[in-house]
Amino acid sequence: MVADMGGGDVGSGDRGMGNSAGGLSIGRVAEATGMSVHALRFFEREGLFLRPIPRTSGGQRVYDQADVDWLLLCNRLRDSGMPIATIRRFADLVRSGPGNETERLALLRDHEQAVRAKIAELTADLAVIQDKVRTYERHLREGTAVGLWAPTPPA
Amino acid sequence: MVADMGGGDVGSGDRGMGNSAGGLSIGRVAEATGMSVHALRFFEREGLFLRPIPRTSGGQRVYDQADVDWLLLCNRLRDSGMPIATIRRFADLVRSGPGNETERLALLRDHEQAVRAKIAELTADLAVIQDKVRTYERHLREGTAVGLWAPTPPA
DNA sequence: TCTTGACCTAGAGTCCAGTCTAGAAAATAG
DNA sequence: CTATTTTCTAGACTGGACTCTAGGTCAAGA
Repeated sequence: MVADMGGGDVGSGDRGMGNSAGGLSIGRVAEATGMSVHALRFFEREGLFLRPIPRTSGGQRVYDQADVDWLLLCNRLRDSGMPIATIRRFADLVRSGPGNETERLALLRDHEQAVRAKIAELTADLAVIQDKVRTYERHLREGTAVGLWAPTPPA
Repeated sequence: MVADMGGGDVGSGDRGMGNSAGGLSIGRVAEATGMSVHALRFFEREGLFLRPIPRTSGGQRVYDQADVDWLLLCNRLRDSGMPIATIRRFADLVRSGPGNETERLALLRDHEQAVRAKIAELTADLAVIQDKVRTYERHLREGTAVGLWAPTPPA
């Protein structure tokens, strides 16, 4: 967990990024989110951030904690099967400010249903797999071959 | 555009596939499994069947119910996240006959654990998403903006 | 200062799991 | 028999989500 940013011993101006104002380099954000720096730049190209990520005078990206929080939410959405295109639509809605909360809610509710459905499907798949596992266990215990796939299964 | 077919019409035994011996055309198997005929040919190229699929004298594939059953299991494995390469390893084990049941069991157990882990992850993701949904619902009910992503989130 | 190591861009490449195409032959319905 | 539908092959193509490359620039420690 690399997330503390508490008592700030401020240097001076904002040169560099190991500072107190919440400025995080791309590498630190990668660590904090588990994403690769490549993936972070890809995310930006795809318009998935809620704001244009600011740069240092030298052109390097400076993130803050809100960016990290957003990325952590994005990871939840992505890991649970939301396509990048949909995350982008959500980001677009958030970016365009208040007034479209109903749309954002609808999008999230749709995804919630999709996740519930996926869990249900996996649970059904799991039952089938467990059944196979139990069949093999019984076979190995008892030396029978009933219910196993044979090279040339009995008609 | 029917070209003449010369004299190559050698008499052969099994015409057609709507017969009694359980012979199924690729189209019927596609229907029965929910896969496309393209996917079925792809599956075969990838060596995922338990046997070489036999052909009619005219070169068309003839499946049987055991093939369909195997495909239905494959679909469970695939849908639950098993990569094609792993399904192929499993098929290879089954094809090479008795004696490797321990390996097959290990493969299935590993996948069982993977599916359990995925369900756990999705359940955690779902909690986060539900939380967001509830936040938006409250916002829309009460007209507050607490906890919502703003275009420029408060530092 | 010098030297690493982190970072920059644009764009090409990778992997997975199919999907689609073209042109031809086979099966089936009328 | 004819027309329509299905199937055949090899191989090119797709889409999603990154990942990596090349050729630099920037930042920080000894």
